[in-house]
Amino acid sequence: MTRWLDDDEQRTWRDFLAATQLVHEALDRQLQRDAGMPHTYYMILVALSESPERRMRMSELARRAQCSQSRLSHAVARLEERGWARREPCPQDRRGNIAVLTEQGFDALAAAAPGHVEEVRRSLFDVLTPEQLRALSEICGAVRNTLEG
Amino acid sequence: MTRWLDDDEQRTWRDFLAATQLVHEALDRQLQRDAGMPHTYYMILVALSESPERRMRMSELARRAQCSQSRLSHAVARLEERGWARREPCPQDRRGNIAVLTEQGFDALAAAAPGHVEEVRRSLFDVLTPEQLRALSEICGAVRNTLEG
DNA sequence: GCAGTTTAGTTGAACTCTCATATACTTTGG
DNA sequence: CCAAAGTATATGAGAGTTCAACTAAACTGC
Repeated sequence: MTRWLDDDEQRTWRDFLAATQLVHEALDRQLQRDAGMPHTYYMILVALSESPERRMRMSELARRAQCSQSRLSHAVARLEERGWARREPCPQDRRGNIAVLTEQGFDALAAAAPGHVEEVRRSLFDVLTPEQLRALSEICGAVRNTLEG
Repeated sequence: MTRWLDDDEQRTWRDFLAATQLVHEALDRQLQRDAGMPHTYYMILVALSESPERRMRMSELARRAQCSQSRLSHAVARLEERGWARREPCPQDRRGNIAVLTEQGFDALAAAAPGHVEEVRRSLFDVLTPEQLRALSEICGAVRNTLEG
């Protein structure tokens, strides 16, 4: 009954696993080494920094930063300890919390960004041809549309 | 100085992050739910099962299963607790250890495999056209060749 | 209005991962 | 040979992640 993978599919799958893991590891190592933060924190800071007034409801932030609510809740607690974010109650909905990026948090992000972008280029963009990048974009969009619903 | 990402690159990058994370999460959730193991353990069991006599030196196993030696060491310790693997000293090199897949470990892998393959198809192969799969294979191969050296 | 349900968010425990360090064995160079 | 350097692996602490509760507030329908 099981539709096993044939040899080609096996190879594709293992290359996919290896490649994506290598990219994620490269990112994480670079950020941890040069900016002292894991990639999750970086995504959260980016999401906040792009929001008007650099503030966002926790659940919205979880969606934007692509992490579970629990993960976000723990992460923001750590960001608060570092003085990079703070939480305020939401006036409209008293269940809610609003995460706010502090000046220091913004500065930490600004300091981390150039090295991070360099690593993104090194580990992905510089490796691929323009055509491959177009294909990758399309592929990832398709995966995203299917799995995200 | 920093070569920032333009809008297209930004979109590609974010789609890449989202898509790869979605696939990895889907895998991990399925394996954890249906087989009670994280994806790392699955990779280790697979690597062992494909080796002659289902045994392998720790460092070789780390390469095949694409994980750090430390991670492997901890993981195999857990696998031993479950009775899925055991370690034997290496006769040729007394520093070395050989991880051996037990019958129970093989059975656990055999039980987990069908559901896992289904999930792999659902979350990647069924989403893409044959052409996209060829492109993805090429892309991942290129990334792997560049970052793996 | 008020029982029942959904939504927002937090929390603690269990587990995995990483990093730095430690241990034991092997190889190498003089 | 033997000290020095290198290799194979283990280990412990610290940090992040997940899962399953749990609290609290907001809807929903009768």
